[in-house]
Amino acid sequence: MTRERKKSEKRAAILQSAFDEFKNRRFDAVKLDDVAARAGVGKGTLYLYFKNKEDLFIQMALDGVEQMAGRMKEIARMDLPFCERFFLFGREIGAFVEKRSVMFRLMHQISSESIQQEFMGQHRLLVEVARGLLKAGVDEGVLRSDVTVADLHCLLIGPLLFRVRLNKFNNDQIEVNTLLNLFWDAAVLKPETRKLEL
Amino acid sequence: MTRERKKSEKRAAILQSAFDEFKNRRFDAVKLDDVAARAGVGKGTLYLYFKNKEDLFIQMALDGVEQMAGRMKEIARMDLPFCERFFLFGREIGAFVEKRSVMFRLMHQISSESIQQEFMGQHRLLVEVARGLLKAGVDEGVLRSDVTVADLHCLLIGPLLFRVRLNKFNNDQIEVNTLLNLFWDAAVLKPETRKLEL
Amino acid sequence: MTRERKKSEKRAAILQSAFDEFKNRRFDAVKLDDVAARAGVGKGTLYLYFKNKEDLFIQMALDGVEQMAGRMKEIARMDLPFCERFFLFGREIGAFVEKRSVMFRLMHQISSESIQQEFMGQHRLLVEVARGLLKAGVDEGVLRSDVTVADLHCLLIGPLLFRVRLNKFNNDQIEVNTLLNLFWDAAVLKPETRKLEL
Amino acid sequence: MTRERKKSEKRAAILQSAFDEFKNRRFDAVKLDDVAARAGVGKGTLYLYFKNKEDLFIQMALDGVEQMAGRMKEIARMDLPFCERFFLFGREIGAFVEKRSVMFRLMHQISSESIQQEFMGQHRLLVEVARGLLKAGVDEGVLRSDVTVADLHCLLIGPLLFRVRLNKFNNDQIEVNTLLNLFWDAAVLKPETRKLEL
DNA sequence: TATGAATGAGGCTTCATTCAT
DNA sequence: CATGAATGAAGCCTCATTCAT
Repeated sequence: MTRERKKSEKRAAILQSAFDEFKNRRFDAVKLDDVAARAGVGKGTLYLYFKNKEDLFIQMALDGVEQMAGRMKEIARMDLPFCERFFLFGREIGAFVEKRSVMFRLMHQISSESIQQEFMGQHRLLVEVARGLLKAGVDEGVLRSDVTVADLHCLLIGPLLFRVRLNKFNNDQIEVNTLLNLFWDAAVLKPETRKLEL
Repeated sequence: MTRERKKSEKRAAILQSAFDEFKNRRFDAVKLDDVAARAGVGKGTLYLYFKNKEDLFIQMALDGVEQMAGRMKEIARMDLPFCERFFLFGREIGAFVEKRSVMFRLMHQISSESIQQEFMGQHRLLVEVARGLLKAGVDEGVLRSDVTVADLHCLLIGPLLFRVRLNKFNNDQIEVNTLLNLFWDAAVLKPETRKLEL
Repeated sequence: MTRERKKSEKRAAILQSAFDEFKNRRFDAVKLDDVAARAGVGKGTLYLYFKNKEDLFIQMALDGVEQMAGRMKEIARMDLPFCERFFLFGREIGAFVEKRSVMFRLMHQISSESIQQEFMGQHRLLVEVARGLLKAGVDEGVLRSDVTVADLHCLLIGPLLFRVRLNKFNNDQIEVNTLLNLFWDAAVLKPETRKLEL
Repeated sequence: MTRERKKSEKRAAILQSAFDEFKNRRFDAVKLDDVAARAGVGKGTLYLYFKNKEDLFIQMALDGVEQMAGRMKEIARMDLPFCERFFLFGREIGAFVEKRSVMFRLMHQISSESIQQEFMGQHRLLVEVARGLLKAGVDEGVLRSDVTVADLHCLLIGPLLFRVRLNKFNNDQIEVNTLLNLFWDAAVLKPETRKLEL
């Protein structure tokens, strides 16, 4: 137990430190020496948990995606009016994207073909879940159906992603809720449904 | 003149080949050997036109941004109803973003602080121009004013950027025009103004 | 006693597995991980029996040399006509060399000076014994004395060693007995003494 | 010309320095840093001429083998009595083996399967040439035919190889000529043919 | 101006060795 | 005694950069 526990904790520590190092740096600007030092382990230890630098990078980038997808699925299945499910969902994903925007940047930066595939699989998972919710909105007659679900999805997630960048680099202070409301205005059939001041 | 001309052409060739190499690769995965070979010049020649790898990278990423900004400013200044200026503008920027999405990814990948600044300057330029147009829309009473211009901007550009990724990695076929229309629905005060079937 | 026994067996198991690993590999291509795994012990256990990798290597290479030397001395001392002693001896050494050709290859691959010495000591032991026999042959007037014992020794052992390589890499099928007979023809004074069909 | 010349010379310099480094050391005990330093070139330069450490090692080990084989073939074809061709040949090969005994040790130390093959090809070349000469001796009725050519070959080369080791590690002073004469006594049909005091 | 052979700093990775359990 | 997780020294190799031609 202690054994398993420690092992799992060490892995998490490495992932965290990798996250901190990769967050604002290029892949090649991150030194595994630093990752190890920050995690408080020896350099060689990294290789007990990860095949190599790229593997560590990927594991880090995908860390938490599945839990996230799970939580999002739960929300989508909740017994609530669509409007509420949507805003719950939106805030959840907005927060996730803020914390793990790395993942979205990194899709473009993978060399190995096979890993590329794994990566895209995870990404598609998230896309699927989000589109599932939107599809429900359409089916329930809340969201418009003159555009595709893909269009709506793009309109929803795009701003949430871009927001992170603007807030970071442009010192803007764009709120998730504002974006969700704007999306709602564009996507919903009967505007009066809208509400949700926060 | 021929001298100037040749020089300029060679620079352009290098930038193009750099673009092709960087497009789908990590910074460190691109070898200057390959860039030079693809451009049909010797490796040393790169250093006659660019200070170093990062410089080449930046020049490439920013290549065309100023022209783009210029063109966009012109559109914004045109003597046309806001609606038309908007859609012209939107399609222009949609195309630009499609071709040069690199630039947007790369903001995060610069080591040198000073270059970071230069980069952000250019980015801000584009942001400014776009927000200028949107501000005009608000001032002219076409766009809603209950959210900030920054919010509207994020809602406009975010999907255009995300679209590129989805079309590429998810094999979606999201249209710029659809996104513009959706934006319009969310942002405009009197929906009946909207039109533009294309 | 059981204690002693077990210990000795484990040591033997390690030596055997080391032998199998080193047999066809470079020193640096052998991983102690593999040696331990093959021997069915933990990696740390190796260090209970051997000082370090090089020590294990040496012990393995020299393993059995002394017994061999002993057996050879016995043969040399037997109360038999020289001819018979020689062929017994030759076949014995031919078999030994076939099994432990490693040892002979390895002389060249030792870093530590002190270990080098130990190694050479063992080698010299074998040389001595062989030359002892040949000296007896000369003294008894069976072998020629117009060349040195060292020359004869070289003529005897060289082919036995080279044979192993040819059989292995060249797929030859050279017999120890043939080589012994050839040596005999070259080395003996009165050819009619020679016989030994097998 | 100067270009080609320089390149070829540099390669030779590297091979020589590699030879000196590998001569008395284990593969893993040789540092490419040292090879480069000894050759008076930069570390990276090694990689302009050789794929990697093992490649350098092989090229070095095989360096000169083909010339040697060529020279030996010439001797074998000379218009001389077999006896003279034999001793010429023997002395040539004795000297070669003395200088390049590395090659023979190294057969056992190659990891890559493909390189192993190349290596064995070269070795077989030498074996072939030597056996060609011995075959001629048999055909001309000078050498005995009651043993195979492979046996004779093993009897000839084995001692020449072993001699190098004994002289080096045992401080013996075994002469090539003595060994050749001994071989001759064993292999020739009419002993009176033998002569060659030197 | 253009080249590409040469360089060497620097980082990933391996694996012998240690030591807490 | 036995283990194997952890370590970090050490070296191969890459590739941006330089510079003689």
